[in-house]
Amino acid sequence: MSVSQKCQYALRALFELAKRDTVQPTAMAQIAEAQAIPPKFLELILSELRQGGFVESHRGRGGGYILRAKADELTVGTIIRFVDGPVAPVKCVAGSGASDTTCTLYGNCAFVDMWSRARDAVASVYDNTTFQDLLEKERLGAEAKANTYCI
Amino acid sequence: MSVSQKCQYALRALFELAKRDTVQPTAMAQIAEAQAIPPKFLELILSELRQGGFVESHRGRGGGYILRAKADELTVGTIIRFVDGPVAPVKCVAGSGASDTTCTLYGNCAFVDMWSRARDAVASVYDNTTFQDLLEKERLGAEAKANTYCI
DNA sequence: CTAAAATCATATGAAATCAATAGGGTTAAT
DNA sequence: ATTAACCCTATTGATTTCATATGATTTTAG
Repeated sequence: MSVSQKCQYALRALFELAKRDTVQPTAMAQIAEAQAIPPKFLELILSELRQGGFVESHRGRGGGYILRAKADELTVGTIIRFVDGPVAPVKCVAGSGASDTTCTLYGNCAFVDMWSRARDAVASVYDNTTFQDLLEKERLGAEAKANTYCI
Repeated sequence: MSVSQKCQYALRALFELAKRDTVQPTAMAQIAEAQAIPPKFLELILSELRQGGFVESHRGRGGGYILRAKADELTVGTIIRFVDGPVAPVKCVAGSGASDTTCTLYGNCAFVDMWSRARDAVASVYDNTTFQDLLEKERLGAEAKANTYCI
């Protein structure tokens, strides 16, 4: 259930694209610099995101990436699942149901309900956070920072 | 934030002890068999749990382990933190506050609030589940299973 | 007193996962 | 045709995780 570094990079890259033009492509190198992501690693990540249909790529000079979805329709949960796989604290609740078959010896497992609730709690946070929410969060943060001068 | 196999074993071992006598020690081998835990690995785990004060050990013939805390006062969250460390989806919210210093480049990080909420959501599940709760859960499950015959 | 049953302690190995890089290929604008 | 950009596959290196091995120590039974 930990979110891998790779996935965090993916989220930051998409966030960076969400901040930018949706017509003019943004070059990979710019994303890498803006979000402090190792460039070659980002290459791998953006390639996957393109295959997943989350970004659109343009090759050749002046090329780069454009966010494909609308920021207010794309959730963090969608990306985390795409990059890292199911959100779950333990394997046996990685499916959407209550448990899987690896645990049959303990058909009556005392823990599985708790794991399910943990999974649902965290999934709810991710699934209810859109990139639009993140953009607004950053804007508010920037304002708060600006106001610090007045206090 | 994934719960390691080791930690799951630790929880199961403590659960097994909670089910048993609090006066007569239970031998490691019995715990290992009852909960399908690799015996030598369990040895390591119980040693740590002893150092943490969660179990009491008795050496020599007739020895074994006894749960030290009361089942209704020991939470799953306590054990997960002891074995796996802080409950957090990403390192930067591993502390109890909002963020740590590894992320200073992004002092105004749009994600940190979400990570904090995810952490708190899952921690709340773990911190509000005691071993007594798990015992009751198992008892209910066993009853439900018994009733299946009647349907 | 001694033999067996149990925990204690340290070291080591094997496998999986993760993070990142290498190197060469392809596309397209100027 | 040159150059700036993305595309693709493989591989490395580090870390973590899971588990086992080996031998020592302690305690009780007889």
